[in-house]
Amino acid sequence: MDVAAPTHLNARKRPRQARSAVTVEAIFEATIQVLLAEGVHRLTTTRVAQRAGVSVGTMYQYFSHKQALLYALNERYLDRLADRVEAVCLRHHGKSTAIMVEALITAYWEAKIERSDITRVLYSSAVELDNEALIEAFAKRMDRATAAMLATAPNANYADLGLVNATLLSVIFGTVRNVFERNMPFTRQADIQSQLVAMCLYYLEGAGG
Amino acid sequence: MDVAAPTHLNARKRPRQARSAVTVEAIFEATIQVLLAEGVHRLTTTRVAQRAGVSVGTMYQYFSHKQALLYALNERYLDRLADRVEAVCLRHHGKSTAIMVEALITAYWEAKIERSDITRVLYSSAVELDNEALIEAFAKRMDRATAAMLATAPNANYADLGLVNATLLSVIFGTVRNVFERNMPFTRQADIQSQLVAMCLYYLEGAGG
DNA sequence: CTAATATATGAAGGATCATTCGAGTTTTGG
DNA sequence: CCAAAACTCGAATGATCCTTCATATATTAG
Repeated sequence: MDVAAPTHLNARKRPRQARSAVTVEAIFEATIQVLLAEGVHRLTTTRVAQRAGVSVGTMYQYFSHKQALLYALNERYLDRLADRVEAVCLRHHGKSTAIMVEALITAYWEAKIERSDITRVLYSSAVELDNEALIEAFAKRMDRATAAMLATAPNANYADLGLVNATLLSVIFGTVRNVFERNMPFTRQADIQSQLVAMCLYYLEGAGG
Repeated sequence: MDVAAPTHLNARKRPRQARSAVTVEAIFEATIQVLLAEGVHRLTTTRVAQRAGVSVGTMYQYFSHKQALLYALNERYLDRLADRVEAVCLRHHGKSTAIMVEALITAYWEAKIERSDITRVLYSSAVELDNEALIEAFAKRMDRATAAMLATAPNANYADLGLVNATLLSVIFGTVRNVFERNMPFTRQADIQSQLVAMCLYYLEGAGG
């Protein structure tokens, strides 16, 4: 995410030796663990440090405060997610729009479902955060990746590709999140997923694909 | 929302005299105001009471703790929202599916946009909450209302109306939320809204409407 | 008018937490 | 091997906040 974080969320220092890189990674992992085990409202710097096997002071060497930690964690997560989706998009350049859309939905859906507990918990950790910049950067990356992909489809001829693309992304991302928020049985989730694919296909067809 | 709240979120007592009803309303309003002005992490029982013009003690007469207040606030909000959407659905029984879907999307979208600041802030206040029951109850009400409406459409003939209905709701609710979360310019929001309508129409057509 | 009931008050208790800092330990570069 | 730099430690500080309860006022029913 090549975006300037709000300065107050900057990391304090970067780890230079191997051991400190390990420390930072341990802190990230511990944060997720605490979030999973206790929830946002029990996410304490002390608890995180303890679970990571380091002292609070150490944590503050790398994160100027709690929010900076959560910010960095979300950044890391969104970066990885974006990497995955971008890779899938690249792999489908030149295919038909139908194949593209199916691949996109499947990739995103799976990335979220795979560790749905973490997904959920990160959503919640982000609430208290000034993370507009993160969301924006993520959205931009996705936008670029999928627009570039769609532009290579031989069967695509949209009046406003930008709009079609933005709509697809909002609908897909939004639907996935909604399905998440409720606790639907697996089979129902799968059904809705394939309905979503069908819906997007009808849309692309109708919109000039 | 005719659902049993988790007991620990029950209100302490119900207001019986007129003045206390006023008090409770003032507390709700104050909560929203504080949320808007200071954010979730500065939402304090004392601050709420002060803004409502009552003492903290009074607040605790009606809400056994802070979470119970937030729970009740969300419940109130979702109830009103559900009322509105239900009314719209009833008003469109017997129409064509195209008209139904357009009406549904418009109604929901507008209810959310109308006071988008409040919408956003309530989303955030709900994070710390055991509000699965609320979400579930809301979802069920919506499900019933829209399914009943669709069933009356003369041009509808779906193999699995339940699934079509659930898909529509997830897509619509999800998309609206996604559009919210990013801060898109108004015109772009409107564009996506109409694209969403188009998309749902294509879907209904394709799925047997 | 009076007793019973409902409502309101807000200082004080008790608990939790984020963050700092001075001192100790380990690693690195030369 | 040594000094500087990187890293780690964790008790102590100071602030914030939720919740209670003993007391006081207002309303209602009879």
